[in-house]
Amino acid sequence: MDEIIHSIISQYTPLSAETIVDFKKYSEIRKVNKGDILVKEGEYSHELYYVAKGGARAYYLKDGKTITDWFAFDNDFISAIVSFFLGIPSQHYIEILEDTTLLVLQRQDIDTLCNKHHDFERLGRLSTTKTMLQLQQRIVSLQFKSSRERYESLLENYPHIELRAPLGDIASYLGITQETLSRIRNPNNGI
Amino acid sequence: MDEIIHSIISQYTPLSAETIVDFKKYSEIRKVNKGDILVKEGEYSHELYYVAKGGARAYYLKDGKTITDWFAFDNDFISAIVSFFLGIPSQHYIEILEDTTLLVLQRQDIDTLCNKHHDFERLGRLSTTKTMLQLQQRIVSLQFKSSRERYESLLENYPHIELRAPLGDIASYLGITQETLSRIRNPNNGI
DNA sequence: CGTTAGTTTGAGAGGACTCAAAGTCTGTGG
DNA sequence: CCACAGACTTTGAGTCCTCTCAAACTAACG
Repeated sequence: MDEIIHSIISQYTPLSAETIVDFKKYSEIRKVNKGDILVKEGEYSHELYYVAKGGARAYYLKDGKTITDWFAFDNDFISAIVSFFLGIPSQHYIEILEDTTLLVLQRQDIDTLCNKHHDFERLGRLSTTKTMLQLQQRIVSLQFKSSRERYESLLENYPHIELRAPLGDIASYLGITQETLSRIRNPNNGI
Repeated sequence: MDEIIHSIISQYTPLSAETIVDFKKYSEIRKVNKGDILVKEGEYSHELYYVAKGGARAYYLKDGKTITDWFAFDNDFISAIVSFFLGIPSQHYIEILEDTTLLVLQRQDIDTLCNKHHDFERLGRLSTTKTMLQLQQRIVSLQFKSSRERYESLLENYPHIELRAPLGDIASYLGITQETLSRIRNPNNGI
């Protein structure tokens, strides 16, 4: 657990020894397996997950198809974002893509930690800011880049994602069908 | 200024009297006019704008075309987000859409306020969270909704935006050309 | 009122979609 | 260690939405 918490701190902001003690107190380490579903549509999800090692995705259903909304691999956060922050039932599922070690925090414990420790509140602000900037980049990508450009910038952000997530999941993340992604990937169609 | 600051507080979280005094000290009220450009591509922008009354947009250039990335009307924040948070030159322009009253904060003053006042840091966390959720919704919109659906959900989020921003700006925000938006808007094509 | 910015309309091209089917990989049980 | 079932990926053909390029129309502003 120490190692995981330090990997979080080192990405964002230092925490006092006292805050770290409290942080640990409210943290749970959870090992999960490929294929596990952590959150289902319609559930209330009050948990925030930090993927220490492994991978996960958030997706939702639209017209019977699954649309991937977020990938988290080693050292990324993931949650059913809307349910978590607004306290409403989740539209998202969260699925584990490979055997994974998570650090799990409950929403109300995060609130407690934020109230109690100014430096933890800062950690919250900075991690939220980082996510906000990532989303911003995705919007730029979806707004006016071609499918091929989107796939290429995805590969820059998530090297070797093609080995860690199924093609269909990646395609829906990019806002295209899996057939189109397959054709993009296949160099013969590049001519 | 009091009124504006209270409109911010009431959206997010209460602040102590002491924090409010400090908040005011670092805040600037700025009146700007339709057509003004606050930030240009290539500049470093350390300013965060709160549109108290009026409207603004952020856009960038791609292949010689302007692509709108963000609208802010009454009681919204706007900034050259990447430059502001990462301290790098801006890809964005910020343009004023109608005569507008802004509250302006400098990045380093925000840092000072966040360091000094735990409750201000919370305000930062919560406002960032709100923006993050808005971006999330836009991604869902861009990912797999048709142009018409996207336009309809834009109208829900920004009622009467068609009266406050030019069609071309709205079209690029939606990730479509202005011709396409014009056709969507025109009921004759709905048949 | 003329000039310019903004919007609409038209025609044709192209990228991505849908539906369908074949091919490939992977993991489990015999 | 092989065979088979189910999951995943590729390929094909036809369609449709949105794009591009072009031009006409309308509104706003000095």
